[in-house]
Amino acid sequence: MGPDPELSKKAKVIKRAILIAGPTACGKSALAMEIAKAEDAVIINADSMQVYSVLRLLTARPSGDDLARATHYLYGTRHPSEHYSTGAWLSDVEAVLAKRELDGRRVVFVGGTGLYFRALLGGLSPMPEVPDTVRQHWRSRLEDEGAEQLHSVLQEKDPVAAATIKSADGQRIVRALEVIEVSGRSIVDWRADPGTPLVDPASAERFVITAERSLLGEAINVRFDKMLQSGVLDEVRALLALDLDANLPAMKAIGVKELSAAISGDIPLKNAAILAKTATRQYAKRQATWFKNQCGPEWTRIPARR
RNA sequence: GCCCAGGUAGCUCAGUUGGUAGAGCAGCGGACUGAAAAUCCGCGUGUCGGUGGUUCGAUUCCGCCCCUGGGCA
Repeated sequence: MGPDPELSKKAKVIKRAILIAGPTACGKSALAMEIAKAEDAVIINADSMQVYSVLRLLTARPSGDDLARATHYLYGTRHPSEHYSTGAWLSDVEAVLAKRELDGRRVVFVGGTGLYFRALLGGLSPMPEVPDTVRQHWRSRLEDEGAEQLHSVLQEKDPVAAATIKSADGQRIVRALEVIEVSGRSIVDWRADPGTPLVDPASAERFVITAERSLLGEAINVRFDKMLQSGVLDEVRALLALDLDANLPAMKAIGVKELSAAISGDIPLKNAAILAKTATRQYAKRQATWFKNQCGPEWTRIPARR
């Protein structure tokens, strides 16, 4: 689950890391490849969905060619049946950074998950381990009783946290409930402790790729059509064959729901494609909002090429 | 050519017993500490097809015209 707090304290902090963030389909990976070649750097994935195996095409993971041309880490390394998380990713990063083969080489982090970059730079406070049983308990209660009801439960157990979370935000309510149950301490208090950065903020070079929305939308459409031509449907069939819980993160990858509906014949493929493209555009908007407002002036904005 | 049903937001539609209109979706903006491709919040002026008439007042009633479906010829 979460990273071992003891381990984190001993972790080495990487100097002169290069961070590349940006919305989906903006050309991040290509830029990372260029830099990796020029600097003989290694690339580490900072995208929450590209970590999963099976979904290579759907998550636009680097191709086999790209993987061969530069050293990549944390792409496709987790099975979709796993309940991955930001904390787990941070532990994985820590393990990668400890590898001897990285000595003396610069590290490039690329991805679209803003929270992962925040965590890298020390924005993820240490938190208690939450056993699966506890997690499942609250999640199923969320499904059965709804967010409003659980919010009033949280109101009783942890009024401070309840005040900071909207009563409809089931996911955050459940998280706060887990933490207070397991530790007897409010998640708000846990957050008061700063996290440990894995990347030295002072020497890190940070880049955000920006792109006009209309152009990004066009790139998204084109890319999705290419995915279809390359056989994403088979990929989604393979995922469905695993018969996983629909609540697993990998099952929430954009396109899984839409293409599944097409595969089962509920909607025409044409419509599924439109829905998936729309969902991707909405996702790109959320990413853009994060990068625009959560990334301060330490981040250099670079307009997308093409 | 005749008959019927429609023409209202980008789309699908609701509605106004006459006082110039509102939902869903899309779109736009925002939040974000172990599910983050997640989760959540906020934002609705549009010649109510056109034109004449009735009326203090028409998107609403009436006439004519245009357009789209369907039916009959």
